[in-house]
Amino acid sequence: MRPQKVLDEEILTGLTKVFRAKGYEGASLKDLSDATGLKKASLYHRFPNGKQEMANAVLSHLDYWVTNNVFKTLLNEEITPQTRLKKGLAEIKRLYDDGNETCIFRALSMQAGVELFEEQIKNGMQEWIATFFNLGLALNFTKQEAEIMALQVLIEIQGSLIVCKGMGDIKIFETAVQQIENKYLNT
Amino acid sequence: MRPQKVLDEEILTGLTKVFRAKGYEGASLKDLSDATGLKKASLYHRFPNGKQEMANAVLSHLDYWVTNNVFKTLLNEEITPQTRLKKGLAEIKRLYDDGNETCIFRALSMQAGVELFEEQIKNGMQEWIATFFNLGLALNFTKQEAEIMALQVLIEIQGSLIVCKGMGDIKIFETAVQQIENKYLNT
DNA sequence: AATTACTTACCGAACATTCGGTAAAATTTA
DNA sequence: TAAATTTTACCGAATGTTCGGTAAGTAATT
Repeated sequence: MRPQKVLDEEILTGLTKVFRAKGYEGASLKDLSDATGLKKASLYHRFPNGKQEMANAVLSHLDYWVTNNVFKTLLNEEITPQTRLKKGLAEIKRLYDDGNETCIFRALSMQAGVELFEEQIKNGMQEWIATFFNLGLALNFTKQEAEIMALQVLIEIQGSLIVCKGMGDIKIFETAVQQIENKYLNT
Repeated sequence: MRPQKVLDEEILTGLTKVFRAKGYEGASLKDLSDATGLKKASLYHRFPNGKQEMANAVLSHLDYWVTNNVFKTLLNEEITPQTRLKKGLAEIKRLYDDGNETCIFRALSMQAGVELFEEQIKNGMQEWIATFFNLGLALNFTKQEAEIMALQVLIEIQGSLIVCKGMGDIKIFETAVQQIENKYLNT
């Protein structure tokens, strides 16, 4: 049998899983090869600039996913802000597999990774903040309130994911997401 | 001259700096050697079980520091809970160098590290929660309130440190600590 | 006090393994 | 056949770890 072309989507999925779990330095080409089903040299065919290009592809891939799922939902003006929030938070749960998956920002922001991806991480975080700021306004909070709340959302997601992993209890993430909903809906 | 003994404190300080910044896999023996002033072989003289023993020493060292500074302050019954809180938060700022240093839990809880240090990380986090739970009770919150607040403290510290690093703005950490104080003091 | 034995603290060099990366060949599509 | 894709085989460098050995201190013996 001739080796069939491995689909881009499968490759991205595999790379993403490894980088999220192990970070930049921790992710070896062997890991990436095993996760994608491609040999090292084949990965270099797809990503001539090596590991860094793979990590960049993962960042872009996730940014694309978040933009077209999380943000798109949260900013969809065809439905009420309340519904947007609930559906958007559901997408966030999907993104982090209910607390089982780490955030790529966290994984790639250790020294050795942080210099390489500084800009993407910063931009990515700003997108999160901008989106929730927008939603806050739509829910009739003041600019100042919405600003503080948006930053707080990012902090609580990141924090709960870490505590989640450290304590081995995904309920912590679930609760954090629920509290975000409550805060925005005043319940 | 007989080679002068490098002080344990210096070694721990160096090891801690590297593991906090780079994580377990990211910290190479070269890094650890440079940071401590001991050659690789000498590090193995002090830590016969190698890198893992070094990381464990760092965890113990930080746990000791936190116990004798952060927790001791927060639980010091000779002063009012309000004062305890303020002084304890000041110690926390010291621990994280006002947001410039990462948390060792975060650094060591990537895959490859997480299996090795699972227990210490979990126990460490539980100590944090127990301490702030105690403080919450001392400030007349109900058991349920104090429980939620304690977990929230851990989440906000961890989360703000990550967002801090990602956004390149230590003010985020400072604000988070201030909000913790406000929450406990109802201001 | 002098000799001997042992321990501590460190280091250079080598170990096997794994690292990220490359060239060339094999395989398959078109 | 020409182009694209994957593989085998390989490389130098870096990894964590171990070995052999040195210099200096301590303890025990005489």
